[in-house]
Amino acid sequence: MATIRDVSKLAGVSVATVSRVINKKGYVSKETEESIINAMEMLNYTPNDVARRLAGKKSNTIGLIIPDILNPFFPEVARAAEDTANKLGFNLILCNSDDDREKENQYYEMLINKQVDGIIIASYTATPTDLISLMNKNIPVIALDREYKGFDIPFIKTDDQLGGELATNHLVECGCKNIAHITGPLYIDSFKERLDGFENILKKNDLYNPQLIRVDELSLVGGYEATKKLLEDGKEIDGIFAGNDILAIGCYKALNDLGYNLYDDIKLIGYDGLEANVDYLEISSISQPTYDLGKYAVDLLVKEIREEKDISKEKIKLDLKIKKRKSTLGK
Amino acid sequence: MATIRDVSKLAGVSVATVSRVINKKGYVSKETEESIINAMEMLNYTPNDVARRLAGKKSNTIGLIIPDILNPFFPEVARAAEDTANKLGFNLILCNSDDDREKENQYYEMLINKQVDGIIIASYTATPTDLISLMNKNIPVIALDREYKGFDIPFIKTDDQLGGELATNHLVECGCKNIAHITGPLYIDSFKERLDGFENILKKNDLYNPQLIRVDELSLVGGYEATKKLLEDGKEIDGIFAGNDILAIGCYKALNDLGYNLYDDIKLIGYDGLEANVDYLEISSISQPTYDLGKYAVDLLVKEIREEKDISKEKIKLDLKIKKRKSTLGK
DNA sequence: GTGAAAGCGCTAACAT
DNA sequence: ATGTTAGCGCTTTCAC
Repeated sequence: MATIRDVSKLAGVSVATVSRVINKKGYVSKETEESIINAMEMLNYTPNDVARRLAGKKSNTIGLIIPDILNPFFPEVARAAEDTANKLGFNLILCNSDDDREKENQYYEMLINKQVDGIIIASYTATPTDLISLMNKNIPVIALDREYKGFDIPFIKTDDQLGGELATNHLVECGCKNIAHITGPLYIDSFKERLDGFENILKKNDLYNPQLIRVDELSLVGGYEATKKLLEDGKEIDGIFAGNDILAIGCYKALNDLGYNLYDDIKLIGYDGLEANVDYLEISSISQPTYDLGKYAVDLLVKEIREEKDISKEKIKLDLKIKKRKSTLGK
Repeated sequence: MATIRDVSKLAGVSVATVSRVINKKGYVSKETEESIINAMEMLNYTPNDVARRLAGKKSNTIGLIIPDILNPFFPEVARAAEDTANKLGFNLILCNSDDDREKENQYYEMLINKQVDGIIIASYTATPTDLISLMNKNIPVIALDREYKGFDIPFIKTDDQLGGELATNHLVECGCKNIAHITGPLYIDSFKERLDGFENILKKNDLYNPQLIRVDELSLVGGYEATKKLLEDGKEIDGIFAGNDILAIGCYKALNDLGYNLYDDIKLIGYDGLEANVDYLEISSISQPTYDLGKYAVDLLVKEIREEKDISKEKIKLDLKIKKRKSTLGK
């Protein structure tokens, strides 16, 4: 691999001058610039990131921590983040923490050690202090899909409470009277907030019945079991709001197995809007701008890194859309 | 952040000695070692990877290139790879190439530039030469889920032709006489080989009918459309082998929509064994050891990096399992 | 056993 | 406008 020294020799200048053209910084005459660029091309030279970083420059790398790569929501976010990072000349290191705070902390260390310029964190388990101690080390941080209330941690997410309200309201408008909610662990803020929205609307409509709320494991099986239990208890139910699409699909399957007339006997709405997974089953859903979430997170972080903008006070909530399909509208 | 110099001062030794204990290399007395370790702990010292790498050591980082993070097969592989890498003290940089050779080449450059110690490549589009030129740069490479026939490129995959045979054979055994195959782009070797297996078995049983083979886009929609077209053509079909589970699910949906009696009129078997996505629909499938694929790829690569083993001739095919479910066994 | 010092490839004062 | 040089934090010869 060619070094900056090789280039400087070939171009007959000093390394400093070469460095100047690499970084487009400081004065250098048109001619020398050209001959340097020429030399770089001849040698097929690319500056060594490691050396660069050691010499105090940015590494043009950001880290993205996600809690669960098996949840299709996150690959979608990751893909968007990667696309965007690449477009901006950044590399992305993707870390899957398995929703394990220990592992997450290891990742912080390794990312710092790898000298990333900033970190995007989607975590259910991180505490505000975790992030703040990162920020104190002068490494820009942005929280994704989660808000740390009461702390000055920039975040980007959607309005989950509003989403819960939208979903529930739609079921009410479809004429449902006994509406159940199947959701994931409530330590995950998004689920808690969707639940809040659910309760708000039902109370407002005098339809609230806490018996019809079930928390289960965040998986197809969880959704399946929760639905089965609800219905086997003999509860009268004509609508279900599932806290996310994975749960909704489990739910769909349970309804099927129990002999319910899909799309009619019991209306169903999910949450996430992961097209591929829900569209083909025609399950209504609250659709999050998943791609945008990843995209804007990177955009913002890069702005902070490049010091084009102070994002420390940025608190962004993106819009939600409701996708009405057969599972609530009927066949 | 504490540096090696801080540690050496606190311990009252030279940086060289500290370096020796960091790398467990060269002689250093028990006592000084202890006092150094002590100092490191007091200062909460971790060696700086960037500096280390620049000074000529390994970076303890490997790159994983995958073609499509939205295909659930790859997140599963990625997760395994990451787990394993972490256990071995390595970091994983995950790159999603979107099945785009251009992007892939960019990733090679960036990974080299980031000084990764090795690369795992799952690509449909890479040419043997691409990988060989990487290997010539002295960076260990291992191909995942693809074999570069006629080249000495180590790989780890499953036996797709055998898988195709297993699947088809099962349908034959279930009494199917008119068996269709719905598959993805044949430039993807795995699909080509599964098709080969399919044809082998049918020819052997005198059931081969090339009319019943459909290639479509690798997506739910692709599977859906392919199935619809096959059946709307009025073809008599009593069994379908879908080249992967995503196609199988699209297929399932189409059968449903067209009013076929699932699990009975037409038997269906998929491929991949992505539990979550196929299990709940009770679709039979050829199950690949997805996790192991990622795990062993990293294991092997790390062995090569640590020079514990020469893997250049490693060509590994992992075992497949058939999962028989209601979609072929009947209700 | 331990230390001094050169060097990995690059950046950024400071000179010129 | 360009060159000289001192680091960045670490590893590694080569002395002692």
